[in-house]
Amino acid sequence: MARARISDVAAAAGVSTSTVSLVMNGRVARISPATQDRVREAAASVGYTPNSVARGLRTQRTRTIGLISDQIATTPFAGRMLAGAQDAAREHGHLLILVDTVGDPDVEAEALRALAGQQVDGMIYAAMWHRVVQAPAGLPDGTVFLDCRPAAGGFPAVVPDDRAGGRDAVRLLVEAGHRRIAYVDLDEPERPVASGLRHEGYLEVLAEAGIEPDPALHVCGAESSAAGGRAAAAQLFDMPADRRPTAIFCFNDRMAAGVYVAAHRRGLDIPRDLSIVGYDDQQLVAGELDPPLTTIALPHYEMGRWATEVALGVREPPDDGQPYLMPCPIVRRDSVGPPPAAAPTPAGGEPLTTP
Amino acid sequence: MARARISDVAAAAGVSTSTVSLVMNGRVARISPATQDRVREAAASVGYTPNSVARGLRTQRTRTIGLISDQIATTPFAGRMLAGAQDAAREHGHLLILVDTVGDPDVEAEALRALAGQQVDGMIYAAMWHRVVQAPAGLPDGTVFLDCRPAAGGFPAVVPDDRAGGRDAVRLLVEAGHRRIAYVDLDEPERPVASGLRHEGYLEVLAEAGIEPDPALHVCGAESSAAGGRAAAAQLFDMPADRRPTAIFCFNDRMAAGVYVAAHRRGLDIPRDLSIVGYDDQQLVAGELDPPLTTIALPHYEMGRWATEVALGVREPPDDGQPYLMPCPIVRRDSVGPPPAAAPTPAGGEPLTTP
DNA sequence: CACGATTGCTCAATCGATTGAGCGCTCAAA
DNA sequence: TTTGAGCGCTCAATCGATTGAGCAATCGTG
Repeated sequence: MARARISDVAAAAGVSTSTVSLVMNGRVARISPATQDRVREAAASVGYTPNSVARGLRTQRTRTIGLISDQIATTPFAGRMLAGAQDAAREHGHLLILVDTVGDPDVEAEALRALAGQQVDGMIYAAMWHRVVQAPAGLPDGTVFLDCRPAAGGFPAVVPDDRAGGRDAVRLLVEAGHRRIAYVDLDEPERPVASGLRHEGYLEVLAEAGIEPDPALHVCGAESSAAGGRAAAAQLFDMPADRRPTAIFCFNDRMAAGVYVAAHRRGLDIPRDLSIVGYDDQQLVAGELDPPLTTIALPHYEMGRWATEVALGVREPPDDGQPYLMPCPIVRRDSVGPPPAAAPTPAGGEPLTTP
Repeated sequence: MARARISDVAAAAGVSTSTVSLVMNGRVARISPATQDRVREAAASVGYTPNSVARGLRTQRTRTIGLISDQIATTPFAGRMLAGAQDAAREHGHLLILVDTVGDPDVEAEALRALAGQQVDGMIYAAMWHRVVQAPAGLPDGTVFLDCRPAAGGFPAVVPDDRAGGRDAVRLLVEAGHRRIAYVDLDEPERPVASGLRHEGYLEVLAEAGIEPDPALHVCGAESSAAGGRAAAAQLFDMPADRRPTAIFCFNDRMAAGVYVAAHRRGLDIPRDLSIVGYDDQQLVAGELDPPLTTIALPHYEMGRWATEVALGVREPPDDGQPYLMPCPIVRRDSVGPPPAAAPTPAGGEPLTTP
């Protein structure tokens, strides 16, 4: 049984296709109520669904938006981003067309042409982690950059507010009373923009609190993994007791997991002896640690929504041309406490406890 | 600058649009080489990309396939599944339209109509974990079920071969010399089909090896998490030494992570004192454990490809109407070793070591 | 009652491609 | 020279909807 066309509905209702079209699209100002009812009944009885392809050809609007990204599969955050984009698209009656370029520029160019050929109403160019990208040639005007910013500007973009997130993370620790706060980072060549921004936030809060930043407390792991975090933490724990941090802010949850391991090996209890804050709120890591990790969440779902809404024109991007900075929520769990009551000052150091 | 149409190319090449169409589609049997060249040059010079919407209307084939699923975001496997589907679609010149129904039947019905309206060439109905689903009304014939099977049959489907995976996992342990092998499962009400199948595989291999299954070695955690696994493992470790397992097969990697924790708390070394095999190959869990977990991988990428290829008609589903069982690869890491040399037989038990 | 305005609906062009039928030409065979 | 076949290309219909223009009937007004 072939799908019903508008002409089938028209025949069933005894009117022209024009009338059916007008009724189906709610342009009923000049259609009598009786006719409207007949059309609607006819449509229902033949099971009519408008053919979007034909409509798209005529109206030049397809109610689809294209999302092109380099790696859909790699990160657990990708799904949340897609979910946000998809939800927003659906709420506005649009469909999401997804293309993964596997990071290959040829595939990317091909995808761009395919999406243009599909007459998508909007385009989103997504990365799966916050970075600066070179906008490919042929990107339509108004393409929204998601979790990345175009090197040359000129496009709306949304990225996590990593700097504010870094501030929040460190503020959590300062407010708990910590003064010696380390930052566990990634080694230079690998270091992503997110890390630089989080580190800036870290420095800002230290400055606010009147704490002199100690370069020795900025340590790096070779890779973004538990192993990387463990190695970096080991450096910290090897420091003389009076210089050792009482709290550690980690670039991400995976590295924080490594810090946990290192701490346990030294017999340090979290949060009694050491407070830790992570970043990303990576469920399988942060939630499964013991004690559960306090962290800063990456707002992927919200960013996905934002990008779609801007692509559809139902939301305005910042008018200064800068990327929109999506706030990163604080996720309080159990890895932050006050610093150890007796500060570790074994060899003639001045006690850190305030009067 | 508006997009070039076929008529622009025709004008530039001095031919009719028919000729351009024939050349662009490679139906050049009756077109002179000289004309072909002129057309191709003209197309390149005006930057012509065929309008898929118009073509779709005419040919009734849109080169898109719809993927409708209940939860895109929830599992880390979803991305791999989408990646597989998307890669296969791209290789065959198709685009993937993605819809997440959020598990809502109304949204699902609406999505089905929207995709039908888009004239998708194929449809995939995906779940994010292996289960039996009720096929919604209005699903087009030939819809492929991905990671789920329709309760009533009648559609091609692909699911992981959990039974074979269970066999492989347990065989790994039997071949290492273990005879007392536990299965850490989920509690009844939560237990998914995957677990039942993996347990069947477990029993089959025990039978093959002539090992009498001990019901006491089939223990359950309340939830699919490290906490659930830890609780279940604790039961096992509380058993008298001569009945205690020397190896544990876990329903999934997360529960295996809990078994690790329980083992460490009892001072058991993995794999010296206890061998463990997981399931899922969940990178963030299996790869980060110490030692890295030997496990059975879920073939989500491959299943995504399979579903797309069947939906596009480039691959045939099994002709017996049963779901295709996708093999689950064995991922050997470091959590399996021989059983402890001196079997734990403290109180008059018979030594298990063979002559 | 005549005339214009309003109401309720239809006509036909249009979006941009594809494709079966067909046209005019050349060439070979009869 | 006529006929037929083959070649190279074009004509025009078509896919299924939307939409500006327009037509016939009715209504209100002077």
